[in-house]
Amino acid sequence: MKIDPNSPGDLSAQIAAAIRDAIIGGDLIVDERLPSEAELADNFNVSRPTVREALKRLAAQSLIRTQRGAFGGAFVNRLSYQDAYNQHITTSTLLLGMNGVSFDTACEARFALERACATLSAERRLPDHLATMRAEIVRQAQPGLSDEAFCASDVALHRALVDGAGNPVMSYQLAGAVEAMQPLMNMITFTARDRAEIVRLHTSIADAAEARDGMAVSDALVELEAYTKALAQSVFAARAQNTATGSSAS
Amino acid sequence: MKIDPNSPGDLSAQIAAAIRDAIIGGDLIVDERLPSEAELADNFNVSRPTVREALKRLAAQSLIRTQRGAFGGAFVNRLSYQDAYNQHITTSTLLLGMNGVSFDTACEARFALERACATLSAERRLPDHLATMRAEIVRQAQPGLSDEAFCASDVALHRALVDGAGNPVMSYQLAGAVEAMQPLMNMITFTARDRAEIVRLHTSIADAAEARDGMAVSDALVELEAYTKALAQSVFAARAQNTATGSSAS
DNA sequence: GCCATGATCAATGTCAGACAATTAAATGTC
DNA sequence: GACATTTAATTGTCTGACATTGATCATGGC
Repeated sequence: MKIDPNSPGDLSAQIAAAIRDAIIGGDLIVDERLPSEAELADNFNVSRPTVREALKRLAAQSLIRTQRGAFGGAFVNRLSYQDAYNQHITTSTLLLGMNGVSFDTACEARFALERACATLSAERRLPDHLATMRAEIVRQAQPGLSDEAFCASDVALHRALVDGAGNPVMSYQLAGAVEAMQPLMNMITFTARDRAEIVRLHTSIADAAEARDGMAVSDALVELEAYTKALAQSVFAARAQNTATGSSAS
Repeated sequence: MKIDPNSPGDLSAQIAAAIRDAIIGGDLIVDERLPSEAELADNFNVSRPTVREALKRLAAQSLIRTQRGAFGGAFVNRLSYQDAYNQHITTSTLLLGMNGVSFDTACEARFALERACATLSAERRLPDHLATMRAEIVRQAQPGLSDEAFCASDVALHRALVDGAGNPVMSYQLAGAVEAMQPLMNMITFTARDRAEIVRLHTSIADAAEARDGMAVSDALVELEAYTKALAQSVFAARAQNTATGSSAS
């Protein structure tokens, strides 16, 4: 792990890769302390700032944490679910936002994956999950709610559904699909009629979850997917119309 | 975006967060050039090494790329699917490897999500995807194959199935579930009999995909999930037995 | 004897200035 | 006009220093 030739990329990138491989490969175990920056600099034959840049790269991926003071240093980090969530959501949001992914593609993936949780969630959901869904539905029915708040509540409801499956790995994976949709959903302005329909479908989902009827949850999700896609299409069509009109007028 | 109080964490972390928010919030668009390190240092009233640490954090998340030379600098990166894949896989692998996630939990999540692709993949898979599956099945039937190679081939087959859905967002999301299982699968030593059974189930999947029968793909995945879980359980039980015997003998 | 207080020290966090390496553009030359 | 050279801007790296933090340990008072 101490090797470090001078051929390809930046030194700090090479060092970061070497340490990352050691962590992933199990050579460095959780909570183990890395050598001090000075020692690493010596081992790799580079300066301390270079080592520091490498460590910051790893810290950015939550692979290590650093602690100041005597007997401080860099420690291999136990990746918490929360850290993993956040990274996954950040990456997914960027991927959807910057790569010209069509709304339909993202939507299809999101609902397909969410339906994968439907059966399990209907089976295992706790009273808490159901209560959260009901509460969010009530919130969504409030008249004065902003579009952003409506979308945030939408995400919270679906998260409760996913968490209901009682499988944290699945919750983690779904976070990227469900939460990363929020910016795309925010682009849609919801009329009162749209909201009523969405609330109706959400209620179907909650009812089905309460009845522990996985198929009904799945069916409601299919309906919601279709409605969401149709809604987005009409909004985008209207927007394109406006843009065209605006440009022709100028 | 230029604000930077001295209250909470490290300066480099704050600066990285500020720039990251600017990117995610759309204030910095793809391929836009950030100010030079010297300018950033000046704007944030910090030294250049501190700015560099912040930039390296962002580079580690593929949010920016840097280019040397005149008119080089840091540019907002368009997150490629490949970069997103890799990050997702790294994070997922660590999450599964370091958090005491039970094999059953990971397995359940993985197959539940994969079944979400089954219908779409059966519908849309191209000849290429089918050919890849068939080729991997042939490889898996070779007698001399190492366990690692067998698992890698297993992953390749499932990736082909997932990619067959023709939805890159879904492929990205599934990458974390499917590929991150590989280290866990590697912990299982496959007997010749196990391999034959797995190959049989893989063949069922490929046959169903060829017939464009989504339900059959899904059913085969259910069977494969059950078999994988049983296999893991027996392997872990045998290992526990050995450990107990070994410790009592010492 | 025990606890509180301060000293110590090792480590990270930050700074300043310098030089090397690289690369695109501007300039010069044929 | 095409090609070689210079130039300037920028990142990559190094050196050395100081500030800050926080656990440990010695000191002193009770």
